[in-house]
Amino acid sequence: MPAKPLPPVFAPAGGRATIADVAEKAGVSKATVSRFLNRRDELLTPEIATRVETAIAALGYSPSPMAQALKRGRSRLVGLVVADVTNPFSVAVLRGAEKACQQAGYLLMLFNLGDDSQRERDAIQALASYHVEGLILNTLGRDEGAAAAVARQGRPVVLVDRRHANMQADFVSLDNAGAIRLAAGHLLDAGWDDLLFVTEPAVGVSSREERVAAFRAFLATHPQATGRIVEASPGAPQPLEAALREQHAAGRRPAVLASNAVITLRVADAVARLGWTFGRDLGFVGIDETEWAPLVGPGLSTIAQPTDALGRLATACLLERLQGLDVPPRQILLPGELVVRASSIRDPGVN
Amino acid sequence: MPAKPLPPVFAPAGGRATIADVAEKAGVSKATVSRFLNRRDELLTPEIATRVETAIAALGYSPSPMAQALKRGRSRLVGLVVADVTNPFSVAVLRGAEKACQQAGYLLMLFNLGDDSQRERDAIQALASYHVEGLILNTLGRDEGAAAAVARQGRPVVLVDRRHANMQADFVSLDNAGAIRLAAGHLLDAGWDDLLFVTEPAVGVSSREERVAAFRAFLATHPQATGRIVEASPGAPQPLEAALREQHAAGRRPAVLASNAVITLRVADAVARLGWTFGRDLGFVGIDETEWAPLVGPGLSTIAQPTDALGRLATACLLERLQGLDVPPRQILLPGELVVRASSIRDPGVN
DNA sequence: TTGTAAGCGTTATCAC
DNA sequence: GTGATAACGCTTACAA
Repeated sequence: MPAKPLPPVFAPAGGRATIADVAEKAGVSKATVSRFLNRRDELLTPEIATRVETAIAALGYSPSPMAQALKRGRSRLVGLVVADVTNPFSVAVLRGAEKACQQAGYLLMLFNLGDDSQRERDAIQALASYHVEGLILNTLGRDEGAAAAVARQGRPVVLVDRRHANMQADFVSLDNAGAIRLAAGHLLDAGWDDLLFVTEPAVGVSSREERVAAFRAFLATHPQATGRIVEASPGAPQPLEAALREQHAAGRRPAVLASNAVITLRVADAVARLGWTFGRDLGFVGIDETEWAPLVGPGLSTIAQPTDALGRLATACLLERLQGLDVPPRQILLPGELVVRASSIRDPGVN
Repeated sequence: MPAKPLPPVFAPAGGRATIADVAEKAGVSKATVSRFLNRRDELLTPEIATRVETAIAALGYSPSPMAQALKRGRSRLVGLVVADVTNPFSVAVLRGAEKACQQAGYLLMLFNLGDDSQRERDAIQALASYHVEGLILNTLGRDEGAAAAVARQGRPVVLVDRRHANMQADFVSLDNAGAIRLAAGHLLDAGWDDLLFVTEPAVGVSSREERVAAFRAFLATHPQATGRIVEASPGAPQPLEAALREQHAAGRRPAVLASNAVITLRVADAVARLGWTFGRDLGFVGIDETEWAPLVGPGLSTIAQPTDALGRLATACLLERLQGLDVPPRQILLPGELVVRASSIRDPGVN
C-alpha cells in the first residue's frame, strides 16, 4: 500500500483557500463543510457548524463556481448574445437583464456579434462550452446553424426583440404592431396624412418585418392616409433624400415614421442636408427613445420601448425555465409609449 | 478488489461528448486524446492522430473550458467591470476590448456597476470566483475594498479611463491634458475667449480631476482667456443655466467646454431652454464624439476619444501580462481628435 | 450526525 | 509513442 501523501498542514499557499483547507482548519471532513454550505440547517451540530463557520471566515473562503459547475452541471451563468453592443436599444435591454441576473445570483456572460450574423453559432457554442444554464438571444435571427446549436445544447433560451426562424423559445418584445399603430395614428391625428415609413432592409429580421407589415395594415385600414415604404441602407442615403424631395416637389408635407433609432439618425441627417425643419417641412415620429431625441431640431417625437422591462422579463422567463417550468413557448409583448415632442406637431403657421 | 464499473459503450447520453467518449470511440486512452488536442505535433503516430481526429469530428466533441480551468487554473476568461453600461464611452471601449478578446480566444465576462461604486468589490470577487485570468476595470475608482480584493487575487489588472487610488496597474486612457488643451486652444483660436468648463462632480474620479486640472493649467498659461469651472450635478440644472445667463448679462459670449457626453447633453438642454443658438450665442466643444453630435443645433464640435483603440490596448496589455510580461505598471495615453463643427465657429454676423 | 470515497472532464506525471 | 493514474475543488451516495 503506497503511503498516502499527507494533506498540507499550512494555510493555502498562493491561490485561494479550498474546501479542503476549511475542512482541515475546522477539523472536519470536506463533506461536512459542503453540507454546511449547501444545506446549512439539515443535520448539523451547532458546535460543528460554528467551527466550520469561523474557519470559513478566517480563510476568507468562497467556493469555486467552476468546480461546482463541473460537479453539478450548473454554473449560475447566463449567456447573453447581443447583435450589436453599439445599439442603444440592445444596451438598454442588456442592462435590464443584467440587473435581474445579479439579483438572482447569476452572472452574465456577454457575447457581442458586432452585427456579424455568421458568428451567432460560434457565440452559442462558446457560451455553451462554459455551461451557461440558459441563453438570452438578441440576434439577427438569420443563422440556421444557431438554431441547431441551441437545440443540441438543450438549454432554455429566450429570444428578445427578434424571433428566430427555427427556434421554439420564449419571446419577449415590443408590441410592434401596436407601436406602429400608435405612432401612425398620432401622426394622422396631428394632421399629417402623407406617411413615409423608413426602415433598414427588413428581409429576414422579424422585428423589422413586423413593423413594415403593421404599417401596411395601418394604411389598409386608414384610407384617409397615403403612405410609402422606404428602405434606407447604410451605404446609400439617396433613396431617403430622394423620397423626401419628391414629396415636396408634389407640394405635400410628408411625415416620416422611423423604424428605429438608427434610422432616426439617418433621417435627421437627411433633413439637415435638405435644410428642412421638423414640424414645419415634415412630421416625424421615431421608434426608440434616446437621450438625444429632445435635442434634435425642435425635439423628436418617439415611441419609447420598455427596454428595462424587456430585459428583466427576458431574464425572468429564463429563470423560470431553469427552475423547471415546462410550458409551451410564451410570447410577451409589451406596449410602447408615445413621447410627443415638437417634430410631430404641425406648425400652424404653414399651409 | 471491487469490480471496476465498465465505461459506457454507448454514445454520450444527454449531454455533450467528453474526452472519454472520444477516447473510447478512437480506441485510445484519454491521455492520447488530450495530447492530440494540446500538442498535436509532438509524439503522435499519424495513424492514431487521424483516428482521434475522426472520432472528435464524429462526436462533435469540444473540450470543456470549465474542466480545463479547474485543472490548469486558467479559464480563458477576462473580466470586465464597467461603471455604467449606459455610458456610450464605456460601451465603445467594451466593444474594442471584446473584439480583441475574441481574437485572442478569450471570452469576456461582464459586470456592470450601474454607477453604484459600492458594488465594485462584489464585482471583482464574483469575477474572480470564476477564475477570470485578468480584469479590465472601468470603475468609479473610489472603492477601497476593491483594491484589496484585486491584490488578494493576484491577477493582472488594467485600468481604463480612471485610475484607482491604491491600485498598481497598467493604465490606458485618453490623454486628458492634451485633449483639454486641444479643445480650449481651438475655442481660443476661433475667437472665444471666455471659457466655461462644465464637469460632473470631479472629486475622486481621476479622469474628471485631470480634466479640471488641465483646464486650470490652460488658463494659467493663456492670460488672454478668462475662465470658470461649473459643476453640473444630475439633480440640479440651475448652476449651469445661471452661469450662462450671467455671462450674457455681462454682455459676453461664453464658450462651453463640456467634460464628457453626459455634460454635453445637459448643456444642450440648458441651451435649448434658454433659447440660445450654438455658434451664435455661445461657443461649444465637448469631449466625447457621439453619433448625435452632428444633429444637435448646427452640429456640435467634439473631441473624439479613440475608444476602440483604448479597448484593444487595454486587452493587449492584459494579454501581455497573462503571458508573463513582468514590467512596472505602464501608462498608455492616447490623443483625442478634434472634430470641428459649427458650434465652435463664431457666427460672423454677431458682435 | 459525520466521514469516506467516487466522480464531474480535464491535464500532467509517471511508467511501459 | 501511449496508457494508467493522480490530481484540480467540489458534491453526494453510502457507510459508520
